[in-house]
Amino acid sequence: MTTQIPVPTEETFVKYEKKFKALADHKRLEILHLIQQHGSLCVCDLAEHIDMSQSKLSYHLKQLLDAGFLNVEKKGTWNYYSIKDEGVNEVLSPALCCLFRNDEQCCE
Amino acid sequence: MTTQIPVPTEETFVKYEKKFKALADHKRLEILHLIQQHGSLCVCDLAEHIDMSQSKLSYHLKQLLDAGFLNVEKKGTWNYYSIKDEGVNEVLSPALCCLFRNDEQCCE
DNA sequence: TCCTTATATCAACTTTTTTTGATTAATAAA
DNA sequence: TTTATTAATCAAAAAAAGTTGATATAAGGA
Repeated sequence: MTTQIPVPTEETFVKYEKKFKALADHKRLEILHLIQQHGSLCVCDLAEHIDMSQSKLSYHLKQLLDAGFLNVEKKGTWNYYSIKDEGVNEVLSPALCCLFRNDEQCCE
Repeated sequence: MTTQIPVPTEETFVKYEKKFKALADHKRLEILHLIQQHGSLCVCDLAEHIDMSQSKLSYHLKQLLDAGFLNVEKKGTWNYYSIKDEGVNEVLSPALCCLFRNDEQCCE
């Protein structure tokens, strides 16, 4: 009944530490959720939805981006952020899907 | 296709912030995994598996306990910690199941 | 070109988290 | 009892993360 799972290395734990750190902030969770709700948002659009300075927003977006939860696409002067579904799916429970990801297996 | 999901409140995000904070440390992830592997461990047993002082271990166990990822049971002088499956399941993806939780839907 | 807008980044500062070593309390065993 | 063991907690120090305001860069429009 027990199956042989490869023993996780410290590297594995460090990888997930980084991802969980990025999620470990209620403002960042709100940012993720806002982006999920709108599909795609630039920093200035986000700033209108959440009371936060531009540099602060950039800082938090970077955390989420570096942890693999966001995509970014440049269009002229704007940077549009969207949810990176694979990144979210890799880590979060189905129960959290509706808050932070877009794919069909959510929210039927 | 889109369903009406209750708009999450700040409270929701704060709740998950706390949980993700507890997971946002590679040593704590290792502790969770060790406990999952052994079913149940007291602080002194854990100290033999992981190179960490007693007070440090107690500190990290408290983070995981307070976030709802562990159960604790006193037996004499010993405190035995085990995985609280519901807590883990609420948050983590099936893909992470094998590392940190025990129930059957994992690992086969 | 010059000005404006969007956004990233930087350095200084503040806040939060973690570590350390000591102390305490509770149990058990000699 | 006295002594040893287990483990939580505390205060001080150290380290890490977040905030602030300023600056820099790049694109677009006048």
